[in-house]
Amino acid sequence: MSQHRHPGAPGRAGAVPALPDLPEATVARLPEYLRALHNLAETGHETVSSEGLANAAGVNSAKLRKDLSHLGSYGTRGVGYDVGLLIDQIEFVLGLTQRRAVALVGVGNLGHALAGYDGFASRGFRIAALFDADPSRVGEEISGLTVRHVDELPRVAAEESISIGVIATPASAAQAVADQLVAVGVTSILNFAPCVLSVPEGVDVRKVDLAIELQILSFHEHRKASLTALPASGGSALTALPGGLAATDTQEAIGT
Amino acid sequence: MSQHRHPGAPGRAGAVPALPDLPEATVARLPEYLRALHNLAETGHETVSSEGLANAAGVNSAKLRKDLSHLGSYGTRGVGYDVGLLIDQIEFVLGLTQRRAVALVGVGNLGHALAGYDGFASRGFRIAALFDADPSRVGEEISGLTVRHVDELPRVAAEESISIGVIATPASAAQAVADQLVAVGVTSILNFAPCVLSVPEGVDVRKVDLAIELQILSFHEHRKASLTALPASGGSALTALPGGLAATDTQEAIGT
DNA sequence: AGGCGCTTGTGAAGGGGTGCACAAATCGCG
DNA sequence: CGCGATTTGTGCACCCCTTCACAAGCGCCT
Ligand SMILES: NC(=O)c1ccc[n+]([C@@H]2O[C@H](COP(=O)([O-])OP(=O)(O)OC[C@H]3O[C@@H](n4cnc5c(N)ncnc54)[C@H](O)[C@@H]3O)[C@@H](O)[C@H]2O)c1
Ligand SMILES: NC(=O)c1ccc[n+]([C@@H]2O[C@H](COP(=O)([O-])OP(=O)(O)OC[C@H]3O[C@@H](n4cnc5c(N)ncnc54)[C@H](O)[C@@H]3O)[C@@H](O)[C@H]2O)c1
Repeated sequence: MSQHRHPGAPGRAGAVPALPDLPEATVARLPEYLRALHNLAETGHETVSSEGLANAAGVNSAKLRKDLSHLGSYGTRGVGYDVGLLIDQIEFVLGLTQRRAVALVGVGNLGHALAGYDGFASRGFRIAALFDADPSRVGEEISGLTVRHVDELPRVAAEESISIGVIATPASAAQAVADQLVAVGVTSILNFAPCVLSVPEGVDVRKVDLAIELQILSFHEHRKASLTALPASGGSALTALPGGLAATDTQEAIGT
Repeated sequence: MSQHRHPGAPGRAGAVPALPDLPEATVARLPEYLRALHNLAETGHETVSSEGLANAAGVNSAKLRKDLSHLGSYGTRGVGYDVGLLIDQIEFVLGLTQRRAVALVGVGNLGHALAGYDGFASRGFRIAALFDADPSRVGEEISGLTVRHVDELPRVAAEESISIGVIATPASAAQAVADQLVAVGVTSILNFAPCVLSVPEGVDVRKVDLAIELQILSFHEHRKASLTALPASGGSALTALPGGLAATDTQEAIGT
């Protein structure tokens, strides 16, 4: 309302950046808002209503307002949110005002795709180094970066200030790689290997497991199929689908 | 939870599967349990306690027991769970007793990695077809599959019974591809493009956005840094770091 | 056979997230 | 200058999920 705290001057003057530890669910949605906001900015929008932004981000508008209110947001009643200001706010809260350096370990099948992904740079990150353990891969150049041996990680980590480590090695090597990353001071890890990593407290790990996503979809697919197959027996609580309108879509019958 | 269904193996004809609609959080963890169980089975374990399995899956043991109880699980008090039986149960609930056919649309940078990923096959899926819109890509052979033009989707979908569609195209094309998938009867979509998809009710969409994961990590990184920077005592619990390199993060001071 | 230790399954309490509904605030306009 | 239209920010009720704690059940050992 009255006190405008600009992201450009987070540091000084007694006033703490006031990082209120946001609800985790909110944090997970902020990047989505940010992406939608960038789209809006590119298409010339100066302000946006919570309804409009919520729509663009695929969420409920009340949820969006509550999320933004958590970070002491600055909307104008009767008008909406200033797109540019909101972008700055969210980028500041997410710690994106500095371009974070990412180290990618494991330049195989998936690692190659990641290394060449331009979505990194455009969303606030910079791939600072590529590592692999396979000597035949060391020295290869990908998107202007040279693959180094993983043993060089300590030295490189000292040069570049690695903020986040990405693991794209086989699961059998993931824990060892995570240990190495932690050893050089990395406190945030994104893990693509399908395994559980054990890390000391203070280190954040997020996991991306493609097969898990597919299996979750498989469950719903299975459930949908069994619903259409059921002749409305017992009538327990399974008919709890929204609206009661029973899926006007085409359903593939799964052979049984 | 008085209705004890028979451990009736998935294959059993007759008994109606009567899928209990599990809590969504439980569904999301079942694949993790399944992976851990497969690991245990491979290492010769016949039974496992909730504590052991929870440990292997990286969750709380009470949570795991409640999850398993939801699917009318069959453990033996004083002993634990039969690994093989539990695998069958979970695979059945997840709808993995049939190998689901996956269609991958967009065989670019990321699509190539996905097409060559053997984690699909080993976790219950089969890539049935690859599609792209780029004529120069059509015809290319990847891992034994030939890339077809996306216009052939209807025909191929009729032949193979596509269960899940994976979108790995640029964001600008994702909505159109989703529409095409829905049009041919696909009701489950995994989307790698950074955008919100709009689909009719009854269609499930899951999204994997790498940048979002990194930005969430960035937030926590930012928060950790601001905590260590604060003179307010409190004694941070971050001292678990080995290298003593206590996140000497440069405080950003970038003006817009 | 009986007791004992171990493990499951679950009731209950507590916390967090979601969405509704509305008061407060702001702008444009007559 | 005030009024109505519009939109934000939030109190509140509800629901889901997590976690603790413990009784019930099971096998083994004596
Ligand atoms: N390819 C995909 O589409 C995909 C999708 C989801 C998950 N994954 C997972 O991502 C990981 C990588 O998959 P991939 O297909 O790229 O496998 P890959 O075998 O092609 O690549 C793995 C790379 O890691 C390197 N490596 C092995 N041990 C290492 C170590 N100790 N230190 C550094 N590098 C090491 C190997 O030399 C290799 O280059 C796997 O865990 C896989 O399950 C892959
Ligand atoms: N490369 C990565 O590591 C990575 C990581 C995360 C997310 N993503 C996202 O995944 C998507 C693909 O990334 P990429 O790096 O593979 O891009 P890419 O440009 O290399 O590949 C995109 C492919 O999609 C094809 N395509 C375009 N329009 C199509 C249409 N209408 N129908 C069918 N095919 C079409 C193109 O011909 C191309 O082959 C992008 O949305 C990207 O943001 C990529």
